Amino acid sequence: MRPTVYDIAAAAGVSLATVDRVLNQRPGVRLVTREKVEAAIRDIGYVRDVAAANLAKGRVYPLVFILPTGDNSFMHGLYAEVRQAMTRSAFERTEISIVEVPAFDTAALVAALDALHGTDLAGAALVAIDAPDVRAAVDRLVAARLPVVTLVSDLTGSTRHHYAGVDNIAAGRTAARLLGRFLGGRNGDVTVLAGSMLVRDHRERLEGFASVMAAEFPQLRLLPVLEGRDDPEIANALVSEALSGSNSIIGIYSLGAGNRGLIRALKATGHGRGLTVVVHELTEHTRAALQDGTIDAVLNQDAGHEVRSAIRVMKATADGQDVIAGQERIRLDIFLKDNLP
Amino acid sequence: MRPTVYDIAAAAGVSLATVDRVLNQRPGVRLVTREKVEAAIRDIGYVRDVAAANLAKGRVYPLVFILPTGDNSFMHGLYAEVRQAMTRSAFERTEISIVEVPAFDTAALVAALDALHGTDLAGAALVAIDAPDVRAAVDRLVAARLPVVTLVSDLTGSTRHHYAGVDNIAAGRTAARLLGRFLGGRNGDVTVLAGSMLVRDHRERLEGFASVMAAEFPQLRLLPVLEGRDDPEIANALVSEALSGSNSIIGIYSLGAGNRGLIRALKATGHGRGLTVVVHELTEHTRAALQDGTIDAVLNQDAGHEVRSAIRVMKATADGQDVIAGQERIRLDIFLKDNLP
DNA sequence: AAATTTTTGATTTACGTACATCAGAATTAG
DNA sequence: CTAATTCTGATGTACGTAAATCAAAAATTT
Repeated sequence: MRPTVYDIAAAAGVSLATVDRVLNQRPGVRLVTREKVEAAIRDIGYVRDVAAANLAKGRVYPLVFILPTGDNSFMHGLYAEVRQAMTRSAFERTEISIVEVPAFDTAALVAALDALHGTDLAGAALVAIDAPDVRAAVDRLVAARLPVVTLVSDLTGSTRHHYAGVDNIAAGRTAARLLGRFLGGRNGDVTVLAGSMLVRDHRERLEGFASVMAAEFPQLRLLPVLEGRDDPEIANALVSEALSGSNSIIGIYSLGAGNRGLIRALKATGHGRGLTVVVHELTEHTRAALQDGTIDAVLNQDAGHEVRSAIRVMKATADGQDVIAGQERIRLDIFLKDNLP
Repeated sequence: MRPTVYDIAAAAGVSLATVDRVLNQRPGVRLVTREKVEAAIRDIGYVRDVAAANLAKGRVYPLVFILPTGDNSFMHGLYAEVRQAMTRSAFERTEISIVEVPAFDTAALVAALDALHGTDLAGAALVAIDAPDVRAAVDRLVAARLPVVTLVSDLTGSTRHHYAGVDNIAAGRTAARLLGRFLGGRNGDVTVLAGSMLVRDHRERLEGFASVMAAEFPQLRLLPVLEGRDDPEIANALVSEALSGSNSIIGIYSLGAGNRGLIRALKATGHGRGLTVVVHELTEHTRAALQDGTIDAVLNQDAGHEVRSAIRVMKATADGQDVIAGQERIRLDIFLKDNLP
């Protein structure tokens, strides 16, 4: 049988009330007594029954997700996963709410973060924009003892407790190697389609991509980055223009969202040119394009894992517990047409 | 506030005892009364508080993992992950034990499975050998109402409740495409190193690999499979012999374990030949070889995820609950030197 | 040594569910 | 219509922890 608080009391030769005071860090215990109890806890190997404790406390975890609006499939997927998590609230003792802010809007994000002060939250998750104001707002929340998790896009240099997303530099490097190896030594140009250089994840992907390209595939020339603002229409226009303007493009790396537009452009203009294409985010559109050979590889982060991980981390942080590190590492999925889920 | 059993009783106009009889499927309730209670449960949206229920029941989950012995890093990793899970037993109300059986030994596995009858288990997980006897033994356990999960290697056609492992046909297909594309149109021979054609996962990987090779890379010729029994020494000998006997080998796919031996052979014999190599299972050896360029890609299944998933599924099955499907899908990890964890 | 403060003990209630018991009500069989 | 049977209600205890109260003991101050 697992030891209980009663066993601690017996082992330490004190009363239950004293054990409780030590366990829950309540005042009114002499140092020597506290140490006696702590020794007993270690000796008998007591671990608090979290389920019973939560039951007694009537604990619930009010959590908030701050998400950008946006007409791309990845964000739709992210919303869907958060809503999925809401349906599990009853089981998980969570109370999840979503706050929407306009995409790429630093001021709105800061305002949303500041509005959280004073509410009785157990944690906040946000898709960060990499700006000093946002960093300051996050730091204020952390200072106010609120567990904060960044989602998808990180905010390094801030005091956020955790980042639930992939290593984007590694993602960019991986894309470069896939593209470089798939092109098998051919000479030519490679073009990169990004969303916005404002968000850290896109900047990091580009950085990783460019560095491996330069170091290992010198026969490939990197063209200036196209910024499509994660918008299918803009992406379509930019890629169409680039492809009709040059015959030397042999590879494309799309590191943001809005791939619907890219795919449309590829089918219209890129047909039969033997382009090798690597994109991010598995959606119904990229999946179809992978299957029909329009694109060659999809790098993906599993939004469901990210959301569930963020929730686990916020709850654990709120309780001062630690998490299974390996379980919370968000992996970069690489999909070829053969291993689609 | 969440509705409780008291709320059901009030809403249905019956006593707590009757609600309890309905909820726990105890006898002694008229059909009309039962339906009244069930309607009330639906109406007020009651969901049982599993934590409280488990507390009241004093529920623990005795689980057993049946694992093959074997001197390869993957199995070592699997053992380590199960032992890791044991350290979390106190939190997760599990009581995990490990049963070791000799690798590739059908009779021993069947004996181990049969020995589980009569014990009070909440679930069993096994690395299956694909044989009729094993299938029958698993079916007997399932018939005896024991949740059974296959781990790493599946047992299709059996009544096992769940498979915690990757899609090995897809893994083989993916390996073929990586190898084929990385070889960039070159002509030559490709050799396959397997563990044993007795285990289903190896057979399936080969099947997937061969089919994509034949369909999409006709310029590559598949040599007869080398069976290394997942043993580093045997693998080393086989690969060394193959490489010294032929100059036309340009690609190698190692779909089993024992890659230490393969890597040794590559460094000794394959040096400077420009071989492209894809292997399975990320271990310290394959990681180092990936980093120094001896091999080009590693396909991996995360043993930690598999073990944790198996535990979640066994617990849920024991309670008659359902699981989050997306969370239990074990993904095929593809590692290049750029995205190593 | 008395008065005061701090520390500790004993006890109770609560969380939401499970499970057992026994008495009383309703239903069915004879 | 009575007896036997089947349902239902009322009640209490338990699980392991949290949290509160009040009394008693110990330590500290005056």
